[in-house]
Amino acid sequence: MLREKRGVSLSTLARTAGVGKATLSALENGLRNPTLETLYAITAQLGVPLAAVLSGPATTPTVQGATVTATLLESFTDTDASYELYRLRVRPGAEQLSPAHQAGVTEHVTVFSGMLRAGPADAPATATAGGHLRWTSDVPHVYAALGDEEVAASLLLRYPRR
Amino acid sequence: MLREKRGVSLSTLARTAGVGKATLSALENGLRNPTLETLYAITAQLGVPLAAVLSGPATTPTVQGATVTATLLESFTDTDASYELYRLRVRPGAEQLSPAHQAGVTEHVTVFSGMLRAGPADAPATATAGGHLRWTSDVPHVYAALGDEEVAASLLLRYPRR
DNA sequence: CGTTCCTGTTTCGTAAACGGAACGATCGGG
DNA sequence: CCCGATCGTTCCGTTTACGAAACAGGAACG
Repeated sequence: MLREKRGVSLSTLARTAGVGKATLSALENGLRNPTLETLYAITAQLGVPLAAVLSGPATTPTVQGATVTATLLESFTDTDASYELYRLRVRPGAEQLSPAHQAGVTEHVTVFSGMLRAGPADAPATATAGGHLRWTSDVPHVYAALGDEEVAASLLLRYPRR
Repeated sequence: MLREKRGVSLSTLARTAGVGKATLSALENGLRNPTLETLYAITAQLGVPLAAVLSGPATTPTVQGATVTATLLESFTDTDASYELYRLRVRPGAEQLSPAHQAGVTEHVTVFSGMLRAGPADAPATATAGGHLRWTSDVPHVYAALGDEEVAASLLLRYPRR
């Protein structure tokens, strides 16, 4: 974790960033849905751009303790599109349904471990380690972990220039 | 505004993004401090990267109705640093004190209109239209609008590679 | 062993972000 | 003209993110 790599304690960061220790603790364990204000207070104190710590598709509890989380690793822009690269983590048994997004956005998923079923809600596909899935996100789509192993994957979102 | 340029109504966007109209209305008028979850729901529906709509240093009411707001225009990375460019708006009489950030972060402010007093809390400098201010943000620093005119400025944050 | 200081988690009351519904304003069509 | 549809804002009860403080677990020291 970023804070630990900096060698700063939770208590210290909470104090210098001006947020409660309860807040910081809860955020690090993914059991809260932070406000932009607290997020900025923390990133500013760490000397890191806001985008560096954004968790993407909000952690959505579906079944008891079964969640899907996405963490933004990097975002960049080239001449005709911008991209966001997430690390995806799907707990065993977890299943998440995302509503349709604006047309033109493409999702690319590469599975590192576990078995992932994902894609358009009416025609999801399955991939295991090394596999790749791609779809356009203008229809509702799902993510689900098959089997009892946690799924690790990368998720690349491509937003065309407009 | 982005939503209007798309020609989509508040009511429609609220429905398709799955958030309340009250929420969307309040956000557009800057009177709420959104949750990451709602922010993602909206940007995803608009087909836009999260970073594209981030408001930066949270709108901080100091005196009655006197606020400082910053809106992220663009963020990018080169070989040895990443940058975030904000549009800064300081209402007449507003004054904001920001705590010290991590060492290495530099703030550049260019004033377009009005008179801005900003910089390290113990030695702020003053700039009018066309003026430029620069300081390192590892000490507490202030922003204040002098005179009775609203200050418009750009704020460039430079985060060195680590 | 106690004592002290630190870690990170948990409890709890308060403040505020949330969605649903009610509202007045504006626009077209018959 | 009035009526229906849709716009964005406001009101309100519920949910939840927030900070202060209490808490349990380790490590260092006497």
